[in-house]
This record gives sequence, structure tokens and C-alpha cells, in this order.
Amino acid sequence: MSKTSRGGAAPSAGRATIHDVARIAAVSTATVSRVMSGGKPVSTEVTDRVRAAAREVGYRPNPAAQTLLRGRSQTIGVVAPDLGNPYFAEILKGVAAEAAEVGHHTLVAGTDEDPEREYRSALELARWVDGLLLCAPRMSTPRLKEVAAASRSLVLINRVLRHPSIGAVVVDYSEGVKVLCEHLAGFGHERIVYLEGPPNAWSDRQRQRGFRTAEALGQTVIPIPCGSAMQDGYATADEALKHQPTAVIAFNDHVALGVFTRLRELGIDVPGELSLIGIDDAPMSAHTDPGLTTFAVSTVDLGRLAWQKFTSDPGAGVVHLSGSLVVRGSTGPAPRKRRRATKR
Amino acid sequence: MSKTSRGGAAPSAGRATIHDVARIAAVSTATVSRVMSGGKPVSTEVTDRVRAAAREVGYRPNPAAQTLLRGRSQTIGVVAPDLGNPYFAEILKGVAAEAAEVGHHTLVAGTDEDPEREYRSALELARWVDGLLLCAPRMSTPRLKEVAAASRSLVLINRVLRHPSIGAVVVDYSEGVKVLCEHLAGFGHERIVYLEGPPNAWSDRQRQRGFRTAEALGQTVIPIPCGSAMQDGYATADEALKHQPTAVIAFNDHVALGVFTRLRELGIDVPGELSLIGIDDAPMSAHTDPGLTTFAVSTVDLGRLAWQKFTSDPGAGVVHLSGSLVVRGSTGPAPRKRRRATKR
DNA sequence: TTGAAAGCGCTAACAG
DNA sequence: CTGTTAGCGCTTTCAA
Repeated sequence: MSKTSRGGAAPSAGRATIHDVARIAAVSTATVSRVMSGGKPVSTEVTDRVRAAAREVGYRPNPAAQTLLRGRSQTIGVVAPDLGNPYFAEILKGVAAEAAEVGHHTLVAGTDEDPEREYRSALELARWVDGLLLCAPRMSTPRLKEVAAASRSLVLINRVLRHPSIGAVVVDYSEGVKVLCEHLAGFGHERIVYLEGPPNAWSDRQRQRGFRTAEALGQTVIPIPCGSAMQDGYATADEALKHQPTAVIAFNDHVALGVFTRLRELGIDVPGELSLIGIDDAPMSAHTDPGLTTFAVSTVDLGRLAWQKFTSDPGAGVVHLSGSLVVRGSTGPAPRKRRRATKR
Repeated sequence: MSKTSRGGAAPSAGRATIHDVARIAAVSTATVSRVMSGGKPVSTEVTDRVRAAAREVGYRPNPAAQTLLRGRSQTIGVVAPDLGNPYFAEILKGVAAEAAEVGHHTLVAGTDEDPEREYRSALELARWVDGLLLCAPRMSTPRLKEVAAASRSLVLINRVLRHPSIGAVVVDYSEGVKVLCEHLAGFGHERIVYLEGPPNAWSDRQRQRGFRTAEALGQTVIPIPCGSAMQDGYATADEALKHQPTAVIAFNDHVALGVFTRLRELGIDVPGELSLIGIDDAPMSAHTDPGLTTFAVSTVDLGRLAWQKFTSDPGAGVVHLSGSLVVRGSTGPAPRKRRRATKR
């Protein structure tokens, strides 16, 4: 009769080793290993004995030992500029969900938009993980290549790099901006302020590329430095107005929402006096009044795609994720006369 | 003369072992180890040789081997119901930042609000990590104790449990609700609908506890099942109105924002006809029109406190984080006559 | 100050 | 089908 404690009470701790189990079941550690990993030829009688012993002591294989032996940790690393930003949070959610589905773990690191920390975190995580996912990396290209060399597998989100071992999943923001500009053109907008994202964001450059189309459409685009957070939009709104645009396109929805608030404070009617557009379609954007016109992107899909890139097609190659125009109430016909500049 | 490649070009890969370094530097692996870990007595000449060799091959110690030997992985695990929810995303951000500060890593797992997945994820992560942080865990108390037994160290966020080895960091939501109700009482509100959070949320029960005070204040509180997301609030708004409240308190700001949208659709004036209150002070809440009155909580601090609980004071004990009332435009005097119920 | 050797917990040959 | 052995990469005695 086994000594198994009744009622499945919690076994001491995760401290039991394979030796303990082997001793109790009166078999070799090899046999225990065979039973635990499954699919190996072991008699049912022994299997039962081992399982009972394992349950008794609450045995769980030590992952460090497994990793050491196998050379793979079943872990993926995710590095993002800001873990608190819903955009990256949802990417992480998507990746972690897919990874967990097949028994992989997810290690994370936030960099606070600091390229130096980003570089160091990436190198650090690379020691541990089987694959590294860098979200919107801000570091230099040479360093990115260094990270690639130090990683078993590297995938980028929203940045591309011609390199044999660096894959990427990117949103086609260039196309997005083009669609947005066309939408505005349909409303007769000819003078647009673009609120730029963080300095080293590749995806910002893609957006800027999209504006070339706008200029071909006869629109004037005035880019001004801003950022990626709500408060950046709020703080830059006055500056944007000085250029007397009839429409503002923000780096993303958060920024647009910040602008929105400032416009309301100034008593400027949206879209009557000014049309406002975001990018990414944050959850909130459907809940403002008026709703925010935006270029919608499925962030969770971004994460899922990134995971698939790892498993299905490691190495070079770029997966494109397209978005779609979502027209809500924040855009409308350009006003007849341009707004006067507000006093600062 | 060393063979070091010029210009710091990326060394082959993270494949170099301590043996490679030892061979190149013509020393034993023990010496390499001593140099790498530092603080050990090694001649400067040998130190230099080892460092050069390590740099040359891009040597980085294998963390699995270190973990196996040391019995600690320098890693913390974070489990949350929804990684995409800004509330948990910010907690994660806080924890990860603190952990990284001292060279620790952060492993994450989302559970999609599923207590079963939560339990399994926790047990799984426990094998790896030095400490486990469970955010708003939904699993049963016995299972929580099981997880505690399997973990080296366990800290809960927004749930308490009398157990010698389970610590907790909690927001005082009971007090928060009390403050909110007093605020409403000042405006003459006597009939309040409370939109409940997820079924197994301990923090929801704390809120409900807070409402007892309200009832002592002569207010009637009608709790109705809702959820934690914006769409939950949107979907439950009509139901809430049926009870003809003069004020609605939502489980959190997201829910309140969802309600807000529905109220706007229905043409109900906030706060003229109905006062609306959230909890947690999400970033958006300052950017709606009118702004959302709420009970503000610093989520990043929650994460930081959780980390400190691990390092400074493992084991039992509850750290309380208090919040504060933030009055914005969504609350005002109760209307003279109650709203008629809207047709469904 | 340095090296040799043992062993962390586990799995994969290789025998039997 | 099962046990023995070797060794993953590293750190840490113990000697020299």
C-alpha cells in the first residue's frame, strides 16, 4: 500500500528530484524519465508505479536540467518599448497565448524607449530563449545584426532589415496613410498636419513614406515632432494648430485622443473646424464623441503572426499585415476658410 | 597577438562555452568562472587574458547551467487574467522594470480569465521561477495553497489569503467605494447601480463590502452582473437603467467608459440625468467629455510594491495600497425626479 | 593564485 | 523492457 497522502493535499514543495521518484518506485532514473516523457516502451506495471511515486512526492522535472540537456528552453523572449502601451500589451498577449498553446513560455522586457536598454535586454534574453521577438526596435541596424548573431532566431515587429536571419512582421502603415489621405481628399482637405511618432521608429518612417502619395494628390503635409502617448498629443495640439491645417493625422490613436481633448478645451469643433485621424484603432476610439476615424490594425493578430513566423518560417522574410480604414465621426468636409492660428 | 576580429563584428553566435574560453586563454574552466563571476582572487594578467578570450568568442554563460547549479533562475513569473488589459499591463510593466533593475527576468502568462488555465500556468511557471506573482487570481483557495506549496515564493495582487507563505499587495477598494458613495451622497444620490466585475474576483467582493457603508448612509445599492471590459459596460447599460438609478458605479473605468458610450447613444445627459463613476483611473478617463470621476490607483506602483514584497518581506503579510478620489465632470447633483426606465 | 574533480537534474546512448 | 553510463555547461570544494 502506497504512502500517498489522501485527498491530493499539496506535496511538500517542487523540491523532489527524479532520484526520489526512482527510489520510491524502485526503478532507475532512466525509467522514470521514460515514463515522464511518454511514448517510450515501458511496461504498464512499472509505468503505474512510477506515476504513483511521482504524484506522491509531487515530482516535476527541473526545467533548467532539461534545458541544459536539450539546448532549448521552450521559451520565447519579447522586448517592447513600453509594456504598458496597449499596442504592445496586445501583441504580447497574442504571442504568449500562441506560445502557451504549445507549451512554450514567454519572457518579457520593457525598455522605456531607451535604445541602449533595448540592446542590452535583447542580448540578455537571447542567452535564455529559443527565439527573440523585438517589437518596434529603436536600436541601430548594426546592433540589431549583433543581436541576430546572438539569438537562435530573431523576428522583428514593425521594422525590416535585409539580413539572412532576421524575419519581420510589419503593418503596412505606408498604405494606411495613403488610404487616410485619400479619405481626407474626398472631403476636400488640402492642408494636413502629421504628428510624428518616436524618433527612431521605423514605422514612423513608413507613415511618412505614405504621405508622398498625399502630396501627389495635391495635399500639403506638415510633419511636426510629437510622440506616441496621449499626453504627447495633448501637448502638441497647440503647435499643430499654428500651421492652420484642416485635418490632423496623429502617429496613433493615443496621440489623436490627446489632441482631441485639447481641441475640446479650445472649443474647436471636430470635425466641423478640424478633422482628426488616428492610426491603429485603439479600443477607446469607438467610444469617443465623435468616434475617431482611424486605420485599424489587429494587434493580437500581429502577435500571433509573429509566433507563426517563428515556428513556420524562421529566418529572413517579411510578413505584411494590412489594416483597414475605419470611418467614424471625427472626419468630415474641410471647412471653407482655414482656421486662424490660436494664440499660444 | 590575439585573433580578435576587428571592429567588434558580431561573434559567431551565443554558442561558445566556458571550455572554449578556457582553451583560448589557456586556463582551466574554474578560472574562467572565477573571472566571469568577479570578486574572486585571480591575477590581473590571467584576468585580462580570460576577458579577451571571452570577448573574442562572444562568450556568455549558459543560464540553464547556472540555474541548475544555483537552484535559482533569477526569474519571476507573472500570471494575469488578461495581458491586454492596461491595468495588468501596467502592473507587469512595474514588476518587470524593478526586476530588470537587479538583473532578474520576468516570465508571463495570460489566462483569459479561465481559472483552470490560471492554475495550470501558475504550476507550470512555478517550476522555473524564484517567485510567482498572481494578479487577481480567480482560482479556488485550496488550489492557491497548492500553488503556494509548489512555489518558492508567492505573492498575490488584489486577493488575500490567510496562509503562512502567501503574501499580498492589495488596493483598498472597500475604502474606495466608501469614498465614492460619500461623494455621491454629497450630491444627494440615493439610488445607485453597481456594475459588478468578473465572478471570481476578490476585489469585486471588496467593492461590495464598501457598499455596506453606502447603505448605512441611506443609499440603495443595486448590484448587477457585468464584467471588466468596455463592451461589458456598453452591453449592460440598458439593464442598469431599468433600475432607475441616479448614479452608476462601474467595476472599473473601462466598464464606465462603455456605459458612457451607450448613454450618449440614448441621449442621456451625464451628469445631468445620471452620474457615472469608474474605478482605477485609466489614462483615458481624463480625456472623455465630461471627464470620468473615479477612484485613482497607481498600477505601476502596484507592480513595484509586489516586487518589493518579494525581495524585502517574503511570506505572509498584506501590503495595502490606497487610492484617491478624483472628481471630474461625470458626477453632479442627483436629478429631482428619477429617470424613467428606457424601453429595451 | 590556480587546477582537478565532483556533481547540480536530467536524458540519450548502449548494453543486457 | 530496463539499468548503467556518460555528459549537457557551469561552479565549487579540495589540493597543490
